[in-house]
Amino acid sequence: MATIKDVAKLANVSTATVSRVLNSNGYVNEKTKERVEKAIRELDYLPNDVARNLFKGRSKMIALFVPDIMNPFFPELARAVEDVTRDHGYTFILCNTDDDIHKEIAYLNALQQKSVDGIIIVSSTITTSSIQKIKVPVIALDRIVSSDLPSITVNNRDGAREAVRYLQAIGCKQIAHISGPEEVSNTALRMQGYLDEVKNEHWFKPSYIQQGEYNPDRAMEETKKLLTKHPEIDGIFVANDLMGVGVLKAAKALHIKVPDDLSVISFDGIALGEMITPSLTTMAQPIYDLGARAAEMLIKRIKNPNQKIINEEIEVELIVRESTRARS
Amino acid sequence: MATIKDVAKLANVSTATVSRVLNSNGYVNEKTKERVEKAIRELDYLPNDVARNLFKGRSKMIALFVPDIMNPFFPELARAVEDVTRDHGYTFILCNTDDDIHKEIAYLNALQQKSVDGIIIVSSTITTSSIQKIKVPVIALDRIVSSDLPSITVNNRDGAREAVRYLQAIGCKQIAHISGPEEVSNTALRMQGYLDEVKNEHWFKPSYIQQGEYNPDRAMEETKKLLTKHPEIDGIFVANDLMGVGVLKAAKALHIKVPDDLSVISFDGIALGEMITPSLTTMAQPIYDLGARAAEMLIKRIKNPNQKIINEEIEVELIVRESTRARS
DNA sequence: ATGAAAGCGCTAACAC
DNA sequence: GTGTTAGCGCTTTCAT
Repeated sequence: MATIKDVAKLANVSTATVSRVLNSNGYVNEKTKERVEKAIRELDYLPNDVARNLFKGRSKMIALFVPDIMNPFFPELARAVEDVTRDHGYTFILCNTDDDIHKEIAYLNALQQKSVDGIIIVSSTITTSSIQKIKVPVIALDRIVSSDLPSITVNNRDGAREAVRYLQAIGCKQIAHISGPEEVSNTALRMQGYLDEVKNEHWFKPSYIQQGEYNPDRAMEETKKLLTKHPEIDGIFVANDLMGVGVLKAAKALHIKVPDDLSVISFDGIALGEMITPSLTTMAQPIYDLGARAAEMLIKRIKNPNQKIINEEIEVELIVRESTRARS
Repeated sequence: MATIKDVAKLANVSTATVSRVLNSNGYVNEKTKERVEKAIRELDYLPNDVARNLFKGRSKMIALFVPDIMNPFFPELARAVEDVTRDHGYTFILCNTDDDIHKEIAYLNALQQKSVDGIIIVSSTITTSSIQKIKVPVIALDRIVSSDLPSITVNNRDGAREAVRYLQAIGCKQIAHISGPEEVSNTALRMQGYLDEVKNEHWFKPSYIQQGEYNPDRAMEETKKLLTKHPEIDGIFVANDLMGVGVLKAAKALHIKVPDDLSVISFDGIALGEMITPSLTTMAQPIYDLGARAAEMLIKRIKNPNQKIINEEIEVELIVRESTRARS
């Protein structure tokens, strides 16, 4: 690996001059500039970023924390963040946290030691104090960590209300909810939205809510329990698409026809939802946009850390597919 | 951020001594060691990795190139690589290349400038020469780039043969193939395996092979063409699961019942395959293991670059699900 | 057992 | 316009 010294020697200039043409700042004669560029080409010289970063105290790297990249919601988010940050010259570090606070803290330390310039976090477990210890900009994505952390989310509660109203509009009379883990802010909000719409209905019973986890299997189990106990249910609002897959499976196992006997709507809008049969009606988040916005916001904060904290909410959109149908 | 100097001052020793206790090498008195450790704790000191790396010429970072993390095959691979490398103290960089040689080269340069310690590559476009320019260890994963690059793959050809033989065993008489892009080595091998089994059958016609791309939509189109032209087809071997989704959709659109009228088997074993209806019979790759093995191999090469080049092949496994059934 | 000092490769004052 | 030099934070000879 050639160094700046080699280039300087070959071009018969000082390293300062080479540095000047490298960063195109300061005056440098056109002739000598050409000599330096020639030397750079001949030596296949690339500046050593580690040395640069040591001097500058930054690294041109950003990191994304997700619970688990294998959850199909996250790859699109990750892709968006990578695209945007790469376009701005950043290198993209991916961290799977499993929503484990110890892993998160370990990552935070490791990244700080590497002078990472900023972090985007999808987390339900991390605490504000551990974030404040490191002094790089952090953005919360998809889930709210604390109101004094800038964030990008969707209007989960309103979206949930809209989903439930949609089921009502197509004629569902008894609407249940398969909820997500309660410690996750966004699914908690989705349950709130569900309750907003149904808690005063004469038919509503607390047992119309079954709590699941972010996987189809658990959702299937809970749905089986629900539908066995409450065969009158004709509509289900599910906390997310992945769980929606389990709800569909449960209905199939119980020989309940979707959408004929039961309408199912979920939340997220992941690609999986249109691949399965029946395809899932859903309140779709603009997933890529969420990631892209978070990345843009982060980069802005890296350039100017004294921006005011904003909690940006993006709209969800109803996508009607095969799992819902108007009842007669 | 406290530096090693601050620690040294507080502990009344030189920076050399602090460094010694940090790296636990060289002699250092038990008493002074305790003083230093106390100072470290009091200052919340964490060594600056950038400075360390500048000195050592390495970075404790590894990178993974994938075409697109949104393709559901890759998140599991990425997860495995991240898990294994993190356990060894490495930071994980993810690069989406879109199988674009220019992006790949840009990444290669950027990573080299950051002194990345090693790279795992899933690529159909990259050339050996561009890899050899950078002198860090590189492992090819999932697809063979060149025989002088260490690699981890599955036995695609044998797996494909086994898939076709399985269709024959359950009584399929005319078996077609929806193939992947021809420039991708592994799907080319799968087509070879298909041909190995059927090219001498009296019923075989070259038009039983339709070439698709790595997405359900294109596979659906191709399958519609195929089944319209050749209604006698009663078995299809599909190059991968994602395309298998499209094949199932095509069959549904044409009112062809799977598995009653048509058996479908694909390749990969991604989670999606068991979520859809009918669930996909497939030749499953041990995806996580592939990634983990590649990561282990890479780390070994980082520690000792003079290992002999091996091309490791891992076995695939038939998983029978709902999309295939014995014909009567 | 510990310290002084050089140097990893680069950038930015500061001179001239 | 260009060169000299200090220094980013760390590790490692080389002395003592």
